[in-house]
Amino acid sequence: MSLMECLGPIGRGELVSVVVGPSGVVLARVGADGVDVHCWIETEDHVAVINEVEQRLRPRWLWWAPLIDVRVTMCWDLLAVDRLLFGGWRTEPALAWAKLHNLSIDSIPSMGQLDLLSGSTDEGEDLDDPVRPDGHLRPEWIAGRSLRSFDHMSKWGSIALRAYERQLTQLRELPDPAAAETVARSESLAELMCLELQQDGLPIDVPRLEAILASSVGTRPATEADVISARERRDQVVLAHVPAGVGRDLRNPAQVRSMLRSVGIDVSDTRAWRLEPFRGAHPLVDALLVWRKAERLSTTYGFNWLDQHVGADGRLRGAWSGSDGAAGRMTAQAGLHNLPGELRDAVVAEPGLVFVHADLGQIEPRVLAAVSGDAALCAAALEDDMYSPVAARLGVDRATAKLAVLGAMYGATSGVAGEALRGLERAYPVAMGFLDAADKNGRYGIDIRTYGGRLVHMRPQRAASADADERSAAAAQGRYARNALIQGAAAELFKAWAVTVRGRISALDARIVMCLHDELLVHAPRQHAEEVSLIVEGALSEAARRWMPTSNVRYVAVARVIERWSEAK
DNA sequence: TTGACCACGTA
DNA sequence: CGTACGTGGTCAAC
Repeated sequence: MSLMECLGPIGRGELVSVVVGPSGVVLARVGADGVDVHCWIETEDHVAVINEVEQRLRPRWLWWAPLIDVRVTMCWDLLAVDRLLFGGWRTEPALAWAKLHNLSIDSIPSMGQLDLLSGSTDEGEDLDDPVRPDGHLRPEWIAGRSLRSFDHMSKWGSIALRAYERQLTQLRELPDPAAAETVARSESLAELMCLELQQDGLPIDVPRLEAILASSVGTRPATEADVISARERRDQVVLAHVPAGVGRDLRNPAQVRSMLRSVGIDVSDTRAWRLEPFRGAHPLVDALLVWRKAERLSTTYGFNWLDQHVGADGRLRGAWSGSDGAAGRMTAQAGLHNLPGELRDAVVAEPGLVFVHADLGQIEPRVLAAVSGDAALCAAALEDDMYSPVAARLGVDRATAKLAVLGAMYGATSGVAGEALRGLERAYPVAMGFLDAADKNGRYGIDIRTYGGRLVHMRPQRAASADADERSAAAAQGRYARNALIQGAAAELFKAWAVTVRGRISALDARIVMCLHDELLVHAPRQHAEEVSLIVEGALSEAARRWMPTSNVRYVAVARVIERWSEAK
């Protein structure tokens, strides 16, 4: 029987659980009669099998974590959805399964434990069942050691189907089930996109990068001795301004502080923004600040970093995570997300290709309008620049209006915002009430969920206290909660946008090579630049409609065709 | 070796 | 008294 015959008639988007074992692939789905259908394919090239099924049936692929090298348009990532449902970042199949079945986390078995207890447990136990009598998944199944036969692979495929059903049930119990399911799907695809970002890397003009580094930290050192002498030379420029008798270690903040004190500058810490006003006071300050910049470049983004993370093919690669941290933003390692602006000049499209760049304009206030459902703020969000109508409404200038809105979202208590903040309360009571409710939850240590259902854990707080430290800790948790709902919802919308773009540009041989919170960089063949631009802009309203069908908030992204990242903005 | 803190880059 | 993240430095505690 052929694979397609075995799978039978399935609708586009129907769930197909995929298990890859040493001798082939098993695909499993729930049949019309509710009984699982399993298809066994003996192959050494599971990627080819999956791609063929993708071509012909376009299912929603179900897996615990994305498979490498497959190009699919829909998936359900059990671990990504686990992070959505239960919050946090660290997870694994055993944990996800336990949480879905209300099993105690502490009773999760480990491989070691298995050996220890083997004498007493194999009696009456069916090791061919991936689920233990106590309900937990067997560790050796999770590790893949039990996938040697098609029969076992089928059982494992069915386990994923059961986990999916549980997750769906729990998502549908959330306040906004439709939003949660939509977000679960885009978060799943985002995990796959992360794998692709990691594999593809960011195109770098290596000679240009080396030139930028050299202009700041000197030419590439040939030996370890060169490294040391160059370092000492850089240090000496600063130390020339330091009187004898005080500490001379520029990398030790305490000693730097005493150096500054020795020339009559007393500061509580030595951060750049604090030293900035003293630039004119003594030449040491300027020398130190220049040194800091070069030191940062040479330590974090120096030649070592280049050699370690930029491949022979001129691609900068780092690990990506689809929903790290509190609110579910994407993160990336190898400095991809905090590349200094000056180095972005070396991020250059390859010959025959260009970058299509776009970012989400004023995404946070727009998302606030959407998730709070404040009609007046939603109306303001119809404008290209939503701070203008807000300013008019409050009777203040645009800059003040912007500060007030941002201050409300981030929980700022000081600064210009005072009077304007009270204006906001009157003009946009629903949005402000939404933020205030989040703030209260944070203060009391009550866990919250983003619009799309992501659980954000709060640190438990003690009851109202007069202690200054505890009160400020509670206030910090309030700000954290406020921000998490906005940042988290914005991250959901961003990912929905990104994966929509991903799906629609692949036919044009274009790839997303950078995601930066509200910013998208697509590497595209030059002849498709215009079409990709239209897709990038069009995908935003499409994604926003899917994310929140009832909202009339306008989201803004203008795509620009550029050669290097530094041309953005 | 590990974790705290500082410092600083990005959004 | 705005939030988040990753990175690399020093230091103190192990």
